[in-house]
Amino acid sequence: MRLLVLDFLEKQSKAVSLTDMELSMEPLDRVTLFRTIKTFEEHGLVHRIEDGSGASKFAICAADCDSTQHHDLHVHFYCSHCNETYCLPKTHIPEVELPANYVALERELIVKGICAACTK
Amino acid sequence: MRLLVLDFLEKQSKAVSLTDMELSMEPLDRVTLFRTIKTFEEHGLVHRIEDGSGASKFAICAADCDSTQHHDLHVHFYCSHCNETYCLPKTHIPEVELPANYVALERELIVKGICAACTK
DNA sequence: AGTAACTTTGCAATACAATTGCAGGGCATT
DNA sequence: AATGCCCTGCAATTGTATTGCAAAGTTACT
Repeated sequence: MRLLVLDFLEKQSKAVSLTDMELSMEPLDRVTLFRTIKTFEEHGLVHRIEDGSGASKFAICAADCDSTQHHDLHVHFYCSHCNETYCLPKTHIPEVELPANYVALERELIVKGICAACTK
Repeated sequence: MRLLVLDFLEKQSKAVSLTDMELSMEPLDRVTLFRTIKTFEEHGLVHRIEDGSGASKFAICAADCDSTQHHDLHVHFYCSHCNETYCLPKTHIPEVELPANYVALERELIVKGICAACTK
């Protein structure tokens, strides 16, 4: 079952929500899906994206992520026209300088706008 | 009532969730709060921050935001130790280069780690 | 002051995502 | 066969976000 989920995720060009997966992969219980994703996330296989649409979305981790840390610091793009979220693996998140005594562990950059498909 | 909310927000050093406000400002109905914040947001007085904690948080807009666009592109810092979210108004979000035909309207950068208070 | 029009507020109820508890099924090891 | 472990699915709960509606307040006009 997990293989099916992984398979499905690999086919996606964009990040998908739990509900997306639930609808596309019937029959599959939402809770199982939830736990599957959670397991994947804990083991560094997928990353979670909060795009402001209300629901978390998920996508396969490209790089050398592990259970302790996510390393693929790419930008996510949320299209406010089609409501889809894309991973932009080639666009890296720049370092940021923080005030004294702040320790950065992760960073997430979400760009919102209109995606290539919707600008046509 | 809105003045009270605005007042409260101005006093905050960190971003607050609806629940935070509800608890701090009794008696005040959650729905009224929700709509108040929504109005503020639409008029560019506050900005919404999704820090991955599950609930949206809000903070006063520092700069020249208006109903059409938010202009204060500062970084937000989420401390995974104390679960608080801080605005870092001095840390600007750098421009990012997008693939062809992507149009950027907004960008949000969340850094996660340990805040100054928690590193002590 | 009186009233009509509009706005703001609060209660109730709903929608939806996230999460937990529990029991059954599969599979491996002994 | 019995034990133990993990995966799955159903039911139920929590929590946030949101809407509908009616009452209370506000404003503008007379």
